[in-house]
Amino acid sequence: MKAKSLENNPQSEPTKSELEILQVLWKNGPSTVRFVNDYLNEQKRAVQYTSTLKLMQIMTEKEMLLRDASSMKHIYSPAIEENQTKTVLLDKFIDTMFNGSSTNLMMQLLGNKKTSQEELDAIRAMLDQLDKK
Amino acid sequence: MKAKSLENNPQSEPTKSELEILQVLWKNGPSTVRFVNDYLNEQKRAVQYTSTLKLMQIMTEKEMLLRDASSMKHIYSPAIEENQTKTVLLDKFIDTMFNGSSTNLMMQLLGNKKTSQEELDAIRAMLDQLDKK
DNA sequence: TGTTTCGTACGAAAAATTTCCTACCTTTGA
DNA sequence: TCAAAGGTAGGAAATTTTTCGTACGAAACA
Repeated sequence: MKAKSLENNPQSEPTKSELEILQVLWKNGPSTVRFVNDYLNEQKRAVQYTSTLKLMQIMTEKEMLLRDASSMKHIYSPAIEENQTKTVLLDKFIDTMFNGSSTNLMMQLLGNKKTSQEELDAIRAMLDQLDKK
Repeated sequence: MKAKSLENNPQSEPTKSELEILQVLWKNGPSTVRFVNDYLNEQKRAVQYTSTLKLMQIMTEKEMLLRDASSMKHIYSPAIEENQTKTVLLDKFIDTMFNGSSTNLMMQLLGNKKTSQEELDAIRAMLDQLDKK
């Protein structure tokens, strides 16, 4: 079986580090490497500028990011949609960890966590809304 | 900064492959390498016997598995508890993907998935039970 | 008993991911 | 104008994770 080509595999999953970068971009919108790197160092962990740069370049190759290189400071933006990406990753997570059942996951969550009344109400409201359909 | 020692780091997280093996053991109870390997090949993907063996040996070193070597066919069992492990991984997942809010995750799940009426009812029942407390 | 089968141990290779070094270009400002 | 600061490119190194080759011992059995 052929390995996935680096160049054109729109659906390859982001790695841990790649996901960190995507989060920053999703949260803050199109940004420079400098911004992303500073953000990571403040919010997450120490990482060299060139490491972040390199990774973002790789992600661009993979078409996971888009780059506007018209000015010297390139502006990067996510090429994949936040919600869709999260859905895919969540599905995979549920598959491996909860036997494919999102209900199992919810049960686990509700059982283990100290969920506030407001949150419970919000969930109930969501359920009601689904019922109506 | 010193790298985590391989020998005594009870809380290091299982990698993808390690998780696969843990799943098999959680599901089927203490097993031989042969059993785990066959199971993976049937249910998951092609993998060499010695690869599975090696990984399980490494996991034993990390104290992620226990090994009964009294007979020739060693019997491996999980050294970490299924629920706790899943909780830890789930928490981390929620942290990175849903801003630490399990409610966000549930909303996403309820919104995106075609959840059956039975499942919705089960969740509601769970909510009711939590309310009582 | 000898040979085939099945097991573990161990090291190393391979692959995937992450980090960093160096070169070199552009902009800024003294 | 030229030095300093800040940017990108690219290769290579380092690390982590995964896979496999080889050696060798125990068990099964013809």
